[in-house]
Amino acid sequence: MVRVQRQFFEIPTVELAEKLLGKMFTRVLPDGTVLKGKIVETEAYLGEGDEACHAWRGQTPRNHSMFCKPGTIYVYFTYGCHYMLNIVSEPENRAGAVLIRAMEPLEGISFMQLQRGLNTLTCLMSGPGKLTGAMAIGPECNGRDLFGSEFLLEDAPEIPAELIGTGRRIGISRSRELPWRKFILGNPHVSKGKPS
DNA sequence: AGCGTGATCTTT
DNA sequence: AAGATCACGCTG
Repeated sequence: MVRVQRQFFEIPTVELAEKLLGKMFTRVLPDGTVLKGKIVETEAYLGEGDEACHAWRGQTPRNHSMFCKPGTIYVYFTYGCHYMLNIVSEPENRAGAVLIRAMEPLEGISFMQLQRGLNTLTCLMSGPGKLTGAMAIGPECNGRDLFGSEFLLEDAPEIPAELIGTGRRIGISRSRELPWRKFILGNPHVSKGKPS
């Protein structure tokens, strides 16, 4: 098992969105339960020039962790019912993050099914709100990073460019023309949302 | 295709 | 203080 180091995140955000595909994200619960999934879909959000990004107009209490060191976790609440998981990019004091939109479940599947109230596999983490539900990720995770004992990102071979799909981001109204959504072509766990 | 549900941010 | 806006998921 090779653990991804902080240096890995010190690349431009859109590039990071591609490089995160195929990597394995793990959360270890306080009771030792291991929840693990392969990242199959991401979106890049940049502070400057990207009106869809929470931080496009500067720092606020909510988006604070987006300005922290690369590899920090940014979690926020939306639509009155969902938490979103992001991994911070860009140097400290500059905003940027990659939204993790979908994963393929690898470990802790029965726990995830219990969390989600489902028996299937392909609907377990095929959306940004679904995967935080499956992994029991909430506001307490905001501001943590991937280098402690609670989270880790495990390295995996880079996905070849011809297997990566690109498109517009889902569910936003501003800066919608930017092709900053990245996903693994043909993977059944990619979300079914349509670009706006 | 519609709506729940609540924090956040902008405008008055 | 009020209102609009949301990086969504589920039902029908």
